[in-house]
Amino acid sequence: MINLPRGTQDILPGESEKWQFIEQKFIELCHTYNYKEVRTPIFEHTELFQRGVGDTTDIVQREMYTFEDRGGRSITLRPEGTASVTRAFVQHKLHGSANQPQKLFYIGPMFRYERPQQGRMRQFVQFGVEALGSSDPAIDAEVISLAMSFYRSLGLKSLRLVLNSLGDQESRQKHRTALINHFKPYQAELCSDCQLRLEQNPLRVLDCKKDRDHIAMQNAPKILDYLNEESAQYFEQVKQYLAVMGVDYVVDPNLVRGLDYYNHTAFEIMSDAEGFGAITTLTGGGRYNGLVEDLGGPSTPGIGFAFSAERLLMALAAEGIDLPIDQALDCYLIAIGKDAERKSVELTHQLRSEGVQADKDYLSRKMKGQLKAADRQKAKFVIILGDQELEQEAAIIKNMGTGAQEVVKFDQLIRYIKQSL
RNA sequence: GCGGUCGUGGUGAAGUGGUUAACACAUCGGAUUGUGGUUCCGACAUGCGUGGGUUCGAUCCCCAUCGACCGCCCCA
Repeated sequence: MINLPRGTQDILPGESEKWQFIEQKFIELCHTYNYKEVRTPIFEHTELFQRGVGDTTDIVQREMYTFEDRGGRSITLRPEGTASVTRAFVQHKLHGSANQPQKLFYIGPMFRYERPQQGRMRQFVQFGVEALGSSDPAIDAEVISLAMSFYRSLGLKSLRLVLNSLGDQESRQKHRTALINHFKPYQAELCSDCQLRLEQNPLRVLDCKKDRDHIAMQNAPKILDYLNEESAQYFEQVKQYLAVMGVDYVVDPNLVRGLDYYNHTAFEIMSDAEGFGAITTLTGGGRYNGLVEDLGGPSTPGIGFAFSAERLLMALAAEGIDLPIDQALDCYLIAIGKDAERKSVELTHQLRSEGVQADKDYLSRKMKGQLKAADRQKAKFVIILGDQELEQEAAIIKNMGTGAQEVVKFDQLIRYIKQSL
């Protein structure tokens, strides 16, 4: 037997309806906010992620599915969506479109080579939003509120929106220098990861779990203290707009996003639900004003977020929320005998042509077995055909909820069913 | 990349170095010659993740491998 590859999953009937539901909900909400769907390839040139996501990130250093295709090109299965969307934005010159900012969303699988565990798959589905072309803090707030609205609309309660600002280039640079100066004397005492981080991406030292209690952490330079006037004001306005919309948040000066391209607004949405396991982050997002330019486009601001469908479904389960999924079948046709079988094929087809959901037996079961099958399918109505009924040009229609049944002529049957549903 | 627990039928599971691998649910058949969700009876693993090894003999012991779950790192 061949099983599926590690870290992947099959989504079978019973579960797939939930996926359809959340996808549909997300598409509807994006429509309400006037975001349009963009579909990009599942694989890209490796260089896109090296430049877009950043060479120092874990994603690029150890998690990418990279291979050489038959033409000798280095190809990578996309580990996230922002780089691809931005690439498409630049390639198709969407910065020249009359519609600005470009408000885009996507749904699709992402790939990261990691040890699978709860809430972490090698192939997982991300829903994401990107708004390119505006540096109005109101759009930061809009993007954040879209994510929160989505979760709220599904009934999630145990949510925590965590907010921070990483500042602009100048602020980040000053903070970076301060961090290096601050930690340098302690470098030997820090964990091996942090020793490396100090060289490559000192911001992430703040995020370290191992060195959390080190004395140097207590009075480490906070990015919020290094924001220049403009960055500080920007952050203030984002917070004000969130307040205007009634979106609650907490500021966490140690919130650092893992990818290199972030600046200014950074946020995460976490779940506080019991039994959610070690993973608490549902959504990560932020502003990336330099990315479009890094990828060869004109200087263009951008902000976005992404969340995984798997973690969303986990959060729903953790809060005991059942999605409203209709499993019932409209009608099931039962035939006894060859002639009735032929008639049931015809009637099933007619019902379907009229848009009535219909199914029938294909295992030559006896009446009892066919009724059981109808019952298992949660059929609302059963249409029974036998020799007696054929003689009368009629069928028995049985309401499976009440058990009541009556004989209906063939030429009235479809109308009868449609009225009863 | 590191650590821990585990792997028996469609499902949940019991079990032992030695002839027929419990039990329950589900499924199928029958009691009920044309009526479901109840009841009763019957059927249902040449097989115990995979590959080696030890042994007269292994599902049970050993090794390897694959996989699952959980945690770390990191992240969605």
